[in-house]
Amino acid sequence: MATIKDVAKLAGVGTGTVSRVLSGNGSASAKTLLKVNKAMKALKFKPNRSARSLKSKKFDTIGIWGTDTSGEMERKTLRDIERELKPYDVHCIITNGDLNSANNPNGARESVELLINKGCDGVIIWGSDIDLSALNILQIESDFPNIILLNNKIDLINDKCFYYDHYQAGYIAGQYLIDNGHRNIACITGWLRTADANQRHRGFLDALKNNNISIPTELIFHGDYTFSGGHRGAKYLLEQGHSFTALFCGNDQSAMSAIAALSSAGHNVPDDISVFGYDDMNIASYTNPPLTTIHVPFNKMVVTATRQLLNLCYKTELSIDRNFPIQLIERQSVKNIN
Amino acid sequence: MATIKDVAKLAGVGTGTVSRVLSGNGSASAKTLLKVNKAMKALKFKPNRSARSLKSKKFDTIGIWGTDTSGEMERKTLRDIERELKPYDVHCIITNGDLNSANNPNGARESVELLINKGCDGVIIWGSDIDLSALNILQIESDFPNIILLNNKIDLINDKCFYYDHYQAGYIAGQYLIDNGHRNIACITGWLRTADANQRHRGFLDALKNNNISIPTELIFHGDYTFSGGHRGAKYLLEQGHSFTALFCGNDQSAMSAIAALSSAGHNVPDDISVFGYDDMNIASYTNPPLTTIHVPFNKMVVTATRQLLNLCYKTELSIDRNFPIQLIERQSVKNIN
DNA sequence: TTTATTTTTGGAACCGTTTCTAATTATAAA
DNA sequence: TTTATAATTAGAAACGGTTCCAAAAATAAA
Repeated sequence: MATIKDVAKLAGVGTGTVSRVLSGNGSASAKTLLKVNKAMKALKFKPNRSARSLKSKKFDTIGIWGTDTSGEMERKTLRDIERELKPYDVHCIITNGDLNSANNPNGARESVELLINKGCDGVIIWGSDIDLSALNILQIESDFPNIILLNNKIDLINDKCFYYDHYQAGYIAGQYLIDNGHRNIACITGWLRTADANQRHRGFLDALKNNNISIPTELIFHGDYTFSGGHRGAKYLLEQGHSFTALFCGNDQSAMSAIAALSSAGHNVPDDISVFGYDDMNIASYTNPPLTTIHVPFNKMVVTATRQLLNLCYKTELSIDRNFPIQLIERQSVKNIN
Repeated sequence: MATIKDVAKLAGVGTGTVSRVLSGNGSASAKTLLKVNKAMKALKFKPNRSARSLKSKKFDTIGIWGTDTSGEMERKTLRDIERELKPYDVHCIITNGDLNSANNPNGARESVELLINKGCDGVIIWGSDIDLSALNILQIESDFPNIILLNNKIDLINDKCFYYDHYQAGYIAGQYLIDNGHRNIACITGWLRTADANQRHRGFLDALKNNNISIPTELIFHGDYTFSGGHRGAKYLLEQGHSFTALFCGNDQSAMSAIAALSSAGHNVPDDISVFGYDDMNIASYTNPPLTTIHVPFNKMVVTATRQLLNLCYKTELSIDRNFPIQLIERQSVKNIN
């Protein structure tokens, strides 16, 4: 690997000159520019990033820490983040939350600190199911301010938090089912200890309450947003001996597997039971039947959050639009029984 | 941020001593050990990774480059890679293929080179739909040998390639449909220019041929392994005026969306038309009906490949088992019509 | 032409580690 | 106690860049 000294020697100039040509900071005569560029090409010179980072104290890399149950952490999202980073020649290092779960309450903190320690210029902390007290984000943030929270919220650093209104979304879903004539409604929740699952559940419940519709506790299944959770949940609900005509699921994955479970138990969706999802993931258009769900501006949120982080880390001034509207998507999994 | 000099000063020792304590290489008296550790703790010392990399020429990071259409690049896989890396304190930097597609044939190469240039100790090149000629892997490999190909194969560097037998898998799928009485069979392929899609397609075709079953070209839909591709494909096939009792899809995503399309066109799966998938992704258990598919040892392959890369990069001697057996998973989407 | 000003340049110093060498100290052997 | 050997240690040099500064070269003004 050629170094800057090799280039300088070949071009017959000093290392400082090569560096200046490389970065474009400072002046260089046309003649030297030519010489240096020629030498760089001849030697296939690529500046060593570690050396550069050591001096500049910039790593051109951000870290992403995501929890395991945030099912949305898919390729698409990572790609969206990367797309925002690309123009600034920034990469991302990822870590996953599941490596440090229940048996290691400090796992989250260690992971985030590792990312910081590794030299990341900024860190995205992703997921609502974080033990915030163990993470102690405020303390991390006071030492290392380039932090973004995705799908979570801490009042003192609200400008670094990006989330949308799960309560409203849950409410809309509940109201929609009612508007379509449903009175006996079941639901499958996520982990209610997490903020987002809890909020959308409360929104849903409040919609029922405001319409004077009650829901027996047997028809509330506490799930976990996984495929298998939804499947188990649907089977459980069927066994409770309360009939219901609609089922609200906290995310599309549980909705999809609930449909599979209902169908295999002989219940047609939506003729016998309507199913309502949440998230509007890719799969939602292709379930059988296609899912009626809540479209959540997840990607817009992610992109905006990434821009905010860029602003924080590299003093860019990208515009931040914090309006993340929720949208109801009507497909075929909910039947109007009025 | 405290540096090693600060620690040395506080502990009253030389920087070399601190470094030795830190790494465990070289000796240190019990007394110094204590002094140094105390100072490190007091100053919350964390060694600067860039400085360390600069000297050691190790980055403790590997790069992953994946193409956009390799639908398998999901969180789970990244997590599996990470889990293998964790014990060695290695992280991964990811880049996505779609940022450099058709309109930039050198995009793949640039991405991989960027990863190398960034200082990654090794790189995983993921996906079968790579323009290998544009990438010119052999040349990259000659300069930078720490490379692994996932789901692809180049004879000259076979030990760095990890893949499984798509041909055999396709054959098994075709044979299974025949064994279940199907004679009029349609299929939805992936991009046939990619090695894996092509192989599984050929295996499937050969199974038919060896059973003297012909398939009209109208019943071969050239898809792309996406949800929407499967959906389009199923609709297209229905319009061709050839009836068929079974449909082989090149992956689970197209199978799932094909089921949705068939169902919404009034065809019951599997009573009217059987559907066979490929990959055995999570969703395969929860489609409606659950998918009969080929279980592919994807995660084992990924883990093994990661270990091989570790061996390459860090002179570990992890065992490599290149046996990646394919498995037929019977669920409810294929009906025996004998 | 001379002088003042601006542009360009080489090279030293520095970033924070690791590693090597030579010196010092501790320990064992005589 | 003295000497030989081993263990421990401080600090310099190196890794490959960037940035600063003073000197040299080019240009403009007088």
